[in-house]
Amino acid sequence: MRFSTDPPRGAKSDRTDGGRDSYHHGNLREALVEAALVLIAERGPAGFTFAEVARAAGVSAAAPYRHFRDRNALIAEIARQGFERFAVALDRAWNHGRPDPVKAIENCGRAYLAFARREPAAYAAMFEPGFPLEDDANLLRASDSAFGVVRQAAEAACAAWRGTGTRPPPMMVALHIWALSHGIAALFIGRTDATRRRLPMTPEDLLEAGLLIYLQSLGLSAP
Amino acid sequence: MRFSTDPPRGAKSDRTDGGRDSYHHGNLREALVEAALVLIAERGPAGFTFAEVARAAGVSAAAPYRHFRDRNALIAEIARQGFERFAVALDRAWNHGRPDPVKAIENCGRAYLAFARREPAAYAAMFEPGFPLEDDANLLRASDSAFGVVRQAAEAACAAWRGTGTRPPPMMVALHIWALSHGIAALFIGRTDATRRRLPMTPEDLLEAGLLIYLQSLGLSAP
DNA sequence: TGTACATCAGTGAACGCGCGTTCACTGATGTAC
DNA sequence: TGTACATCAGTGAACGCGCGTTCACTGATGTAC
Repeated sequence: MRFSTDPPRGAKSDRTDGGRDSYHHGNLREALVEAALVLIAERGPAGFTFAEVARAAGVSAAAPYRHFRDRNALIAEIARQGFERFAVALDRAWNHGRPDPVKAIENCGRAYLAFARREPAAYAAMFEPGFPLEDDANLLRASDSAFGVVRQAAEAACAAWRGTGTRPPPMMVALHIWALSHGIAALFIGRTDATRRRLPMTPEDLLEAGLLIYLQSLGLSAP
Repeated sequence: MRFSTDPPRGAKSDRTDGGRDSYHHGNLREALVEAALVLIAERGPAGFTFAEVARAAGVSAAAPYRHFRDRNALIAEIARQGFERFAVALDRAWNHGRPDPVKAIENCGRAYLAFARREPAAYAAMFEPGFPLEDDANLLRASDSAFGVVRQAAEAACAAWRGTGTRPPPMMVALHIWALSHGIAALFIGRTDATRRRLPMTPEDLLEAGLLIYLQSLGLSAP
């Protein structure tokens, strides 16, 4: 097992993440990220303290300062990693637009919700961090690459457009897809169930139906 | 001026909210709500303490306990009031479906975003409270009445349906409208600008276009 | 292969601070008579 | 209209607690030679 994913300055000891028996942890940075993910999943992005994460990682309260300036930097890192995995998941679902753009967009939608389900903590850190995430260039890049998949999908779909009238602008289509997906995820999946109501269908089916109806209107899907 | 809006147990002194010069505040409950709204607007629903709200309202740290069990109860009250105003705003925009259902739904969409702009703090408390809001019956009722407007709008639109094939289920249409509106509001309005990107259009125009495209597909809007 | 050394990544003690919460209290208010 | 009184809605002192943050330190690691 290799440690220190970001700049790999060399391998340390060869121990598992848990049961530390050495003075050095070996992989504290990632251990803090994982401990924070657990805490976020339990109580939300605002539901824990920096000291608490250290405790959960089995380390003194001062140790995290070697890796993160403060609690916000930790959350930003969680969001960054989240966006990267998110981009990978979306891209895999997109699968180069196969079998066809509309079907591929549906798959993206499912992958979107699957991610929100599988990683509610990361999703929360990404979209409700509790402070502005803007100023982190790496994070912006990761977030851009996730959105890029959707934009790409919208472009491919618009390129296959066979309707009448004016061609739909791909950027707008991408934003609609993203917003509908996020809306459904935020309202009906995860901890923030402010409006958890009796749904007549699963969020997945709701999203698929919405995307189909929308794309059909653009002349992209069979009516 | 009358105080104590909820159960009006009788008029107290006749003083403005600010500059208190009496032992009793007279309207502390509402003053706490308003102070919290200011703090939420500045730092989000997680960005303040109970003691801080008391200080902002010019009152001792023990005073809020006369009105709210804890910080969460205060936020829940803010969310409740928010949903009530939200419902009123949506209903006004709906305007009994005039001039026609589709136009009225567009107006609802604009009112939705206008609320998120005008009351970002209340909106955040409603949709990102930071803890589960479920167990408050009054809050659920308020939230239901807001969603009820959208459901009503969707029903009216579906009743005016003139398409071919199967009639769209109103509940599903309502959920799509709500989700798209919330998605756009959450992503492109307010503090949580995790993905604030260069938009090619205003959130309002984005939502209107999305609703039109969607409703057109249902045979509800002119193509 | 061995050794000296620089560097790294932890420790744990210490600090001041503000929070949450309680408590007996007290000033103000409204009302019964 | 006055007065006594119950009730209400504040005060402010007190408490223990955990957090954030710093600091000199030290154990472990990797490497130059």
